[in-house]
Amino acid sequence: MSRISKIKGFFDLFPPESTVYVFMEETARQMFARYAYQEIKIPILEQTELFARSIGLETDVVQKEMYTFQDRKGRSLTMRPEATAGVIRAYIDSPASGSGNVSRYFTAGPMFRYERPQKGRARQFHQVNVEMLGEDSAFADGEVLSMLWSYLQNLGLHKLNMQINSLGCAKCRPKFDAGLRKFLAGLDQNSLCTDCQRRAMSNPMRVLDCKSQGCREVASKAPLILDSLCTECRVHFRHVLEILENFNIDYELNPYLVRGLDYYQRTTFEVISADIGAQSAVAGGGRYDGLVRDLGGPDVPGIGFACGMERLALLLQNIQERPLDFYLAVLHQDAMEKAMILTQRLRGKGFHGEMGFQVKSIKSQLRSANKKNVKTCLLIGLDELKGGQVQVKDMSTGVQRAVSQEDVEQALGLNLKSRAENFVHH
RNA sequence: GUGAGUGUAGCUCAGUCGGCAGAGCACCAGGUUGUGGCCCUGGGGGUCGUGGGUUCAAGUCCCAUCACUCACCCCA
Repeated sequence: MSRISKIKGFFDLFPPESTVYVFMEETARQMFARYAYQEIKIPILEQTELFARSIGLETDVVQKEMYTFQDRKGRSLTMRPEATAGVIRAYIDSPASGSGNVSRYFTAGPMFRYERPQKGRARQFHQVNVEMLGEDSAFADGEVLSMLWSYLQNLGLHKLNMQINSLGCAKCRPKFDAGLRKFLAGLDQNSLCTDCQRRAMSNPMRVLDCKSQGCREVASKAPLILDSLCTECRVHFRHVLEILENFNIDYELNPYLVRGLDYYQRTTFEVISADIGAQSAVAGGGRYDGLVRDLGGPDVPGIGFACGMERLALLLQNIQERPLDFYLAVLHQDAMEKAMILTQRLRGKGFHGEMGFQVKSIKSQLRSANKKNVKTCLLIGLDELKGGQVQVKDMSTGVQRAVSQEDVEQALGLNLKSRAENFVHH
């Protein structure tokens, strides 16, 4: 039979890669819980209009990168290209949005964008996403940014660069846009790339972010949004930077940082790695104070970020599962039943391990136990079956001794550190 | 959407002028009775991406096609 291939830009994850993803998610859960963020699960499929209205009709994401299709009743649906819009939609639907309290959420899962795959970019990719709703003070920005930074530090990533900018608000941003349009219109249009000749009218701030040489020179002479902030935005931004300094977060002010989603205003930021190729942003986010209102909810401010798991994974190549506590080698068919009972008992006590289902030579079984990097190998054959014992072999020292079957837990415990519990049960 | 590059064993890759399909790693089995790692010996494994063409002969040359990779763009 012919095989069915996976579709372009979609990937299966097996160990050790999948282990890295579990590590990233578990670290996020532990970290974010300390900041009182609660995990939520939301749909992958939403009405197309949700993304069109929040991300912006003029953005590349909406114009050419969405998986959009009609369902059986002709409604236009879209596989989420990012998480924030869906979280806000869910928040508006929930009682929390009417409470007047601060809400802190995180969510993790797959996103979908129809792009050409390359290093650090896939059509299905995974994000860990954080949103704080209901607070517009700089302390909120400070909390979100320091939590992001702490998370990345906890993953063991210390060579990252945080870039930050302010895009102004509904009050000061339009004035700046108008001024920038004027500046760009006054230029020799040939000094801009063809894309930017168009952007100069449709979305002038994007010109500042363009990577082509000519546009960079233009951008270096263009007016800066940071010089046009209104008093409130200026005070807010200054306060955010102050908090980052107090927390020793080594940020870099980047007045050309413009993000690709229209809902951002005031604080925006990106975390960059120099070690993962052209797609260098491992995390990005910002404040979106008008978004909840624009999606039909109350006028509640918000700020959040997304971490790209595929890109973080490029930096986390040395994460491995904890080795098994034991491997039980069965040396005679008659010992198989006893071995199964023993294995089940050990698992019930919290030990991680497996037994061999085939009776093979000791050499072969020890070889495979060795390859699995287990701490302890248990052996049971005819002699042990008759004597009610099991051989316990420490694989690092090679020391082996016979132990009564009742005492195996204790014998294992001598060689093991206790397993960390992942959850607390009440 | 645009451009460049690469497709040979499970993985990483050699393969000369067109002349028998290869190596390392991995896997499996042995190296004295029931003892792993190091070492030694042996073994299993291939639609040379696919389809055409040129040729006595194609992994190698030509055309097409598919897949993958990187980059542009955009973004996490």
